[in-house]
Amino acid sequence: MRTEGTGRQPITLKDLAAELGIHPSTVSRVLHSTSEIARGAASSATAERVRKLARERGYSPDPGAASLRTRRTKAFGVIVPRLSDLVLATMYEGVEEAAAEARYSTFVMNSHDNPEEQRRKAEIMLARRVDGLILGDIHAGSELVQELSARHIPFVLMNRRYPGFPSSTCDDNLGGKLVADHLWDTGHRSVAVIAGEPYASTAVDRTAGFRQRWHELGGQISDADVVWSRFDTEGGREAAETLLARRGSTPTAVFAVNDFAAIGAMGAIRSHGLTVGRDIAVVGFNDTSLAAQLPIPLSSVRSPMLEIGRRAVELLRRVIAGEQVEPLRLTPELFVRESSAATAPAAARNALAG
Amino acid sequence: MRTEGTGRQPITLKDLAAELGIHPSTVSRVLHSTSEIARGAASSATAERVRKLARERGYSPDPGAASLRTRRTKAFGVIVPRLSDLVLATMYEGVEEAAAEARYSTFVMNSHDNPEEQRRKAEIMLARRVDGLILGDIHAGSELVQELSARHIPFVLMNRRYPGFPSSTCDDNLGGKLVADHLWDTGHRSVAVIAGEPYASTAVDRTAGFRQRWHELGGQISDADVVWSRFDTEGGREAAETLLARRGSTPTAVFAVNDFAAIGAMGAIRSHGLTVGRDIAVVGFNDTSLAAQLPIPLSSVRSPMLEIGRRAVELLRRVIAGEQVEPLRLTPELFVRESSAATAPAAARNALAG
DNA sequence: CGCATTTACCCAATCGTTTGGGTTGCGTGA
DNA sequence: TCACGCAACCCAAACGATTGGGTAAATGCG
Repeated sequence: MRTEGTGRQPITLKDLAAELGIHPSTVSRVLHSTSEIARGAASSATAERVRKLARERGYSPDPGAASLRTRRTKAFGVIVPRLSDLVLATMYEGVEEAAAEARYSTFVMNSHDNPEEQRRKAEIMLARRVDGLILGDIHAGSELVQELSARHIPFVLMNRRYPGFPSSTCDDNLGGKLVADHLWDTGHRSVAVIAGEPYASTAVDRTAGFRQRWHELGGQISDADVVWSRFDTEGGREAAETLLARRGSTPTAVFAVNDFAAIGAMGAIRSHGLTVGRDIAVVGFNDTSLAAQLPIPLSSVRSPMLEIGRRAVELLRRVIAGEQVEPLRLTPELFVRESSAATAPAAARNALAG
Repeated sequence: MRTEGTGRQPITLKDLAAELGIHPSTVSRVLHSTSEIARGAASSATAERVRKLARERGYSPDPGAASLRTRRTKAFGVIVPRLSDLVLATMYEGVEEAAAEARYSTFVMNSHDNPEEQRRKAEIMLARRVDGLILGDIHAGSELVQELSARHIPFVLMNRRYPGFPSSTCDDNLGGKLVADHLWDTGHRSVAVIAGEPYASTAVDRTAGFRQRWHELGGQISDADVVWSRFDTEGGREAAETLLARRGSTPTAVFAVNDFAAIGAMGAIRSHGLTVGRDIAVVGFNDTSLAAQLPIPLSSVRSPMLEIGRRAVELLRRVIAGEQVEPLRLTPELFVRESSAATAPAAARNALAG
C-alpha cells in the first residue's frame, strides 16, 4: 500500500533487480505477466519476492521508456467542442472512467467547434503519440475523418456521428420521435423546433426524427417552423425570439434539441408575458441535472451521456485491436415535467383541429 | 504546412540525419536551439536545410524518448471534483489554453470531491511522470498537500486555497462582501446564506466575507441563517426548503455561494408560491453563462474562471522553475439583475428597521 | 544411465533523444 | 611559421523498459 517515501528519483527496474540479485529482464517479465506466473520467466518463489519488493518500493514503470520500446503510449486523445458544455463534460467523465479502468490515460482538448482548431488539436495529440483519438465534435462533411482514416489512425466518434465511421452516440432520431409523440398526444398541433447547429448530427437527427414522426401522425410542420441556432442559452433565447416575433402564428409547443437552448427559450417566452407549461410547452434534450430542478421543471429527453463516453472507449479499444466495429446508438428516454405536462391550450387546439 | 502523407511510422531524427548526410545530434541541436542559430551547432545554411526537411517530413519528436532523456514530460496533471461542474470545466479551459501555449499537455481526472479518489488520481498522474499537478478540489485540512510537499512534488492549487501553499483563486472573501453591500443597500435586513460545502475554501470564504461585512454594516446574521449544502441545484433547493420551513422568519434575501445552488433555491422559492426578485431576492456566485439567461435573470458575482485556470499554469511553471510564489487572489465583480434588482419588500424592511 | 525437455534464469540489442565531449580544418595575429 | 581559436561538425553514452534468443542446471522418460 505504501508509496515511495521521500524517493527523489523514481525506482527503476534495474534498482529492483540489483537489490534482488537478479537480472532486470527477469523482473520485467514477472511484473508483466499478470498472473500467468509461469511463462518460463521465474520460479514462483522469485516472482513473489519481486512483486513484494516492487510493492514496497512503490515501483511504477516509466511510461516514456515503455512506450519507446513498445510503440504504444496507453493514452487516448479526446477532442470536444468545449468542456464547459455540460453534455460533453459528462461524456468525458464516462471516457475517463472507462479509460482508467483499462489503464489508459486521456488528454482532452477543446476545439471550440472550429474545424481548424480541431485539426490542430488532433495534430498535437498525435505528436504526443496517443494510441487513438475520440472525436466529440465532428462536423457534417468533415475532411478530418477521411484524412485520419487514410492515415490509418485509430479513432472513434462520440456524441456526433458520421456515416461510415465508428461512433458512440445517442439514438437522436428516436429521441426526436419521442418528443413528437408526446406533444401530439397532449393535443398540440402547432409546434416549432429550435434545431441547433446544422453541422451537428445530434441537431439534425433530433430535428429529423421529430419532423418525420410529426408527419406520420398527420401533423404539419414547415421549414419556417424550424429555427437553427447555437446550442447555448443565448442561442435558444434568440431562436425563441424569432419564433415569437412571427406575426400571428405563435406555436403552442417548442422542442429545443438541447436543454440549454430550452432554458434560453423559456427566458424569451417569459419576457413575452407568456407562461411556460401553460401558454407554451417546452421540451429540451439531454436531461441535464438542471432540467428537473429549474423553477419550472423542464421536460427533456434523457440521453445516456456517461454511457456514451464509456462505450466510445470500448469501441476505440476494439478499433485498435483491429476489429471491424459498427456505429452504436444508445436509447434515450423522455421525462415529462411541468414545462409540457398540461394539455395544449384549448384555443389553439380548436383552431387547428377543425 | 504539410504533415506526413501516409507515413506509417513517424519520422525520427535519424531519418532526417541520414537524408541530409549529417549526424543526428546535429539535427537535434538545430531543431532544439530555437532561433539561436549559432551555438556552434551548425552553419546557418545547414540549419536551414535541417529545418526545411523537418517541416517537409512533418517531423515531431517522440515525447517518450525525449522525456526518457530529459526527465521531463512537458505534461501537467489536473484534478478537479468533476468536469461536469461548469465552474471547474471553465477553469480547466483556461488551464488547457495556457498549457498549450507553453507547449505543455494536460491530463485531467475527476475526483468527485472524494479525498481517497483524489489521492488515487494523483498517484496515477505521478506514475505518468507529469512535471507537476494542479489540484482543483483540495479540502480544508487535506493531508495530500502536506504529503506532496514533503515529497517535493511541484503542485499548485486552483479554485480552492489552502493556507501556506501556492494557489490561484478568486478573492472569495471580497466576493461575499460585494453581495453584503448590495443587499444592504437595497434595503434588506433579514438575510440567509446557502453556504456550500464546509470543506471548500470557496464556500467558507464567500460566507465569511458576507457575514463579516454584514456585521460591519450593522446587520444581524446568526448561525441559523447559514445553511451548508451541496454545490449543485439539488443542494440549493434543499437548503432553501430548510430556510423557508423555519417558522415565522422568512428572509427577504438569499445569498447562494454558487449559481447552481441559487437556481435550485429559485425553484424552491417558486414552489412556495413566492416570486424571486419581488418577494425574495437571490444572488448567486460565479456568473456562469446561465445566470444572465434564466427566465428570471440571476444576480451573480463574476469570478474570472478562465483567468484562474491560466494563472494556475503560470504559477505551476514558476514553482517548477524553483521560484517562491505567493497565493494569487483574482478580483470578482458583482452583476445585479432582476433576481435582486428591486428594493426589499416594505413590510420586511419596516419590521426590522424599527 | 543417456538423452530430451523443461525450468529459471541471463544477455544484449533496441526504441529516439539529448548532451558532454571530442575532432577536424580553416583563418588569423604575433 | 606556429600556435590558437573558432566554426561546424561527429561520437557515444546515457535514459528505462522490453523481448528474442541464449545457457546452465534440473528433471523426466524409457
